[in-house]
Amino acid sequence: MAVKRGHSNCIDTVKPLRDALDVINGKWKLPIIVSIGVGNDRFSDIRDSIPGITPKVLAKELKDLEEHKLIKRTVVGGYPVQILYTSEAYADSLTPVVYALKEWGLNHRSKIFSAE
Amino acid sequence: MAVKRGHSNCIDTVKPLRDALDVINGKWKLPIIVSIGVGNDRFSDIRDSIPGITPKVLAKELKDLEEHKLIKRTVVGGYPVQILYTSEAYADSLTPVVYALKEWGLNHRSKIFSAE
DNA sequence: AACAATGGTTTCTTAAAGGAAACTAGTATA
DNA sequence: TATACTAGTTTCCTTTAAGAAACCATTGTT
Repeated sequence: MAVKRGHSNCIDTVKPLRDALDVINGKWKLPIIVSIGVGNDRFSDIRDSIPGITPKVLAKELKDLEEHKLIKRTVVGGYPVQILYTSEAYADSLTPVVYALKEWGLNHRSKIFSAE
Repeated sequence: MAVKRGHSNCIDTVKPLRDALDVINGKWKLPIIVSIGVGNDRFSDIRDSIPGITPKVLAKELKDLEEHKLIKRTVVGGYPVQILYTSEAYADSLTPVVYALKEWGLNHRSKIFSAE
């Protein structure tokens, strides 16, 4: 009888990975965090800084991010009423994630272009 | 007239971010890469190492990852026929991404538990 | 009165992701 | 002949993501 090999345990990495993905998964969340991080604080500026995003999607993602305490929504009176979105300090903790993904994306794109 | 503020440009970060997300986005891809990376090379071992994944989803994700040259599928004859999944060297380039997400996930979980 | 600007919402539609359960082909062993 | 094993596939269904287009309230300006 063949030796029964159990599967290697990777649960200690997979679990936190899943915890992170549950929060920042999706096409738009990190781009929005970056946009706000570089200083876009109004709805229309964020919208215009991210190619392809629609107001519906942006509104929904902003709510999600606010719930996760990554951004803050502030109402400023006046004309027209302004809403300011700003990064919470907690969002800074995502910097290593953003940086790693950005570097990988740059490398991936150059790899694809040289191969095809 | 109020000064018209243009939105800050974050396209240089958002674009590569999107390139990366297009490849590794989703609930399962990074967990699968990690599982294969630690040595699980058979379908059932990978399946058993990732809680909650179904064979249908695993089969589909493995195909995606193979297309992106992140893993390799090798058929080994014999009884029963074995298929071996192994990491391509390219998958190693995801290590910083995985590490950053894992650390963030660990921190996020402890933050949630201490706050609620 | 009409229009513009901001920060969204509403409706409708399609596509993709995810999941449960059952099933399959080929082969070896009892 | 019946059963087990590996590596999936098949069917059916629900949920979530995404997108296009139009619309809305408030208020100041012309």
